[in-house]
Amino acid sequence: MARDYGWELSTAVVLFHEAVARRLGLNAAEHKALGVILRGGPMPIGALAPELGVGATALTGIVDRLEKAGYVLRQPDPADRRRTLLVADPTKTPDLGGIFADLGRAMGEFQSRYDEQEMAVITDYLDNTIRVLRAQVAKLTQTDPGRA
Amino acid sequence: MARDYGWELSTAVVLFHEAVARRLGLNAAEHKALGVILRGGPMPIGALAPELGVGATALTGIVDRLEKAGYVLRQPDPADRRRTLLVADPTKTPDLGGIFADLGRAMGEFQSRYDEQEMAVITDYLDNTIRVLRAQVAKLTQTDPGRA
DNA sequence: CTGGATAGTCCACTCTAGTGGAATATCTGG
DNA sequence: CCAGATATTCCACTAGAGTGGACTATCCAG
Repeated sequence: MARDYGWELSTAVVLFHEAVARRLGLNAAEHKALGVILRGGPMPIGALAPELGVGATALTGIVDRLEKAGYVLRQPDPADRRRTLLVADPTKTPDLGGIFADLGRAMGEFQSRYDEQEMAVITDYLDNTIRVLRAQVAKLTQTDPGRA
Repeated sequence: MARDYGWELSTAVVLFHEAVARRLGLNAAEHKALGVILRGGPMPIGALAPELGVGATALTGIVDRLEKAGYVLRQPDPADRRRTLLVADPTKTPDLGGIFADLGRAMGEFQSRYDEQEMAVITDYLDNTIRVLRAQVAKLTQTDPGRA
């Protein structure tokens, strides 16, 4: 068998995620939560529950730790005073902005060598790969025998 | 900002890993261990410690669970009777072979549409991406402030 | 053959992160 | 205004997974 790019990429991605989390001092749940907040913008705490697959009561602790570490801030929602909005803390964001800027720079370095047509092939490939992976996740989750 | 393929792919990969592990009834450490064994072939138990980043004493439990679930077998090492070799259990492997066969089939479905030159571009891209990710992991791990 | 190193295991302990239930504050439909 | 629903938090508890230390069996250098 030649090089298994799928396996290698997959492993590299997972290790990268773990390395980032470790670097930030976050566990898997916290890291995932932070990612959701960074991508999704300010959102009520409860919105994290389905994303993380944990109960609502666990969120208090997760958010506590994220806040204590300085990555997010709790802000009362003016529109609904029961809610607490989570916003990424801009004063701490550079820390992890730096990580991804570094990654982006390194990626851009070789990406710039592809012409437009080549990039089209690559994005097509990535698009399809993402689609397939998501479909597999859906399938695996669907037929999940549960956590016995 | 257009679609962020890097983020989407990365997320999809991580979710896929998690879904597989959940499907197999394994936690992160066990899943990783199984991956190492499947890729690396029979190996003494102790060889897993550096891979997983856990102490030697934790391995007994991890291997116990993997063995109980039927994914690996303990076999005495004839060359060194202190050692116990871990081998993937071929009778159970189909379970997860099925998962990856399914993935491989789905990937092959669209991959077959690329011609040789296009595949060369794609593998070049993947190769570079893997290289960059590994470099970033090394960098992050190096400057790791430790788990305070 | 012997003394020290190595592989694996067992044990008691600890730490983390989750759960369910209850409390509080707030919103919303009638 | 009131009754029920919703968002978050607090609390006591539990389950899991790792640690360090000690033990056994085995290997190997001298």
